[in-house]
Amino acid sequence: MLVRMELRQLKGFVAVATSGSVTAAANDLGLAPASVSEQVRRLEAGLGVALFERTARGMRLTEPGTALLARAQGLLDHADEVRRAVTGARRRVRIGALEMLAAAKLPAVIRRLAERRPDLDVSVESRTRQSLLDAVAGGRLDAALLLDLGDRVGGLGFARPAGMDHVDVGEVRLSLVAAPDGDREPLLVSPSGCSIRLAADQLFGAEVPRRELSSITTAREWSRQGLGAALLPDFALGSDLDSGALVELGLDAPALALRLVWMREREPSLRDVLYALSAS
Amino acid sequence: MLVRMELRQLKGFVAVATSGSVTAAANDLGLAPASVSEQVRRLEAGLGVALFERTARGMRLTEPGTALLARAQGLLDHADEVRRAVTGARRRVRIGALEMLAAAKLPAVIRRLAERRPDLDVSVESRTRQSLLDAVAGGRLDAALLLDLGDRVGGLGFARPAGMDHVDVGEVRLSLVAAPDGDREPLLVSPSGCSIRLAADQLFGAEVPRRELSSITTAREWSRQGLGAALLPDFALGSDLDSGALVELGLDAPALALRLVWMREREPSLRDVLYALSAS
DNA sequence: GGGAGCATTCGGGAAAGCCTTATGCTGGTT
DNA sequence: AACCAGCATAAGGCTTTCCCGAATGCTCCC
Repeated sequence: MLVRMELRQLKGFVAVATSGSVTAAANDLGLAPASVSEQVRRLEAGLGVALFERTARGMRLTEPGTALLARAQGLLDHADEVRRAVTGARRRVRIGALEMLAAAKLPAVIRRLAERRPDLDVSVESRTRQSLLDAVAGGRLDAALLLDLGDRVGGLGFARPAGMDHVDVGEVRLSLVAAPDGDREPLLVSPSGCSIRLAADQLFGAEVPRRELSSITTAREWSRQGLGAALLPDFALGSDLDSGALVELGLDAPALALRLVWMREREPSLRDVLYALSAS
Repeated sequence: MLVRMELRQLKGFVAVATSGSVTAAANDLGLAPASVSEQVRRLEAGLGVALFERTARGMRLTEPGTALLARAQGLLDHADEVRRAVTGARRRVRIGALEMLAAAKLPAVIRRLAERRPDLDVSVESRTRQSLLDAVAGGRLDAALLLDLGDRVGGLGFARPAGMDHVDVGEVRLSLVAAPDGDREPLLVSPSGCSIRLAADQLFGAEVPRRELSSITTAREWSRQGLGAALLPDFALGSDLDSGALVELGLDAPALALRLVWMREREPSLRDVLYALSAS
């Protein structure tokens, strides 16, 4: 066989292709950029095909490169499945979650997964949404838990890589609240980019006067002190409604979806694992 | 990732596991035995598992080794499929056939394959049955064309490796013939091991007096000269019946199946290719 | 025009892959 | 009982691959 294509080289290729840069890929892999560059070069030589166009600003996939990317992760997953079958190693699923959700929502999801698939080791990390999406696209995470809206990933209004599948594993209710005798304006919002802020932007448009605060928690605190209204997720409300510290302003906001997303081309058995989380 | 498992090592492992010996595997791979031995050792170190028990007479698979063998060829096939998709290389299907069939029956089979799957390159070699079965089991051939009987591979009475699938792509009629005015005994048979001989053994048992000749062609020649009866396949009869050189002795022998066999665990797309040959 | 950010080249050291030859094992032969 | 055939593997040596840090060259942007 003239053709040489080794799994190690494919790992390097996938890292470069998904991160778009040799430097970033090298960081992910814990290698020097020169090493990754050479891996890619050897892979291209082995296949007899140019996988990237080199630009001064990074690497752009060629048409054969795109074809390889669509298949390489699946092959690596297959190899890993073989490895696990032979060594008896437990499968490790790496799940990331929005920092906002890690404390309040993630434990229940992980517990359900542990109950249904006790054969898995689950590892968890929390990050920002963009970092999560990048990590999922780059294969550094198997799936990510975030907040979203509608039938497609990104319905809440954020950009996401193509090729993602999702399943909704729960809901997060939103309430527009204010202190009982406090102001109903302005709308106290978290920084742009925050999921709740995206929801507020979709619900109220740009007309409503607003004040941007550093976090959801801060918005809640300000609203308790009567400085305005806040759109808060159920997990951030605590007992403020029961205690009367905050009252609901009667908005029938749509619930946000607690959504697990992953790359469609990953091995089918990953899909099974993740769907195990969906049916309640 | 601590674990190292490279495709090259898997190739070596498969070769050793299927041939049962490092030496034979090295021949197949075109490497020195020491190199293959080292490949296997490194693979075992990488997986952290013993794949073989070393005996003085060869290598015997351990339980994890068996698990790997069942999956490794599928992974290599997957890798090859990815390679083809990326390089645009045409798929090459290696088919072997019994020497007896190569001239008479193989061309029609190959022509049909070329018509139905013009995207394939087909390579052909002819060998003895045992050599064919070994090559198929060892992955050196994708499939083999041979003569058989009944619903299972080996129904004609030969030993075959486990895990083979098959599809019948045609029939070979058998006729018991003799010269019009020649002897009807003894039964002129080809050497043991020949498919026609196996069929004769099944049909007539051990009682019938027989004379063993060096080939089917010789048996036909002897029977034309009146020295006995012969069980001949349609493709070996030529025009002897039409010309009256031989007459049929009125035996309703079952037709042999022209049977394509391959290893079940090979990639599904191979199965599709081969099944393309079955429907007439 | 200078600098930031990028990929690549270069030189060298460590590891892997491969070879041939040598060694040790076991089971069958004479 | 000694020997030999066949096997896997160790030893030694060469070549290639892999990886590193440092240097180089490129382009875009300020």
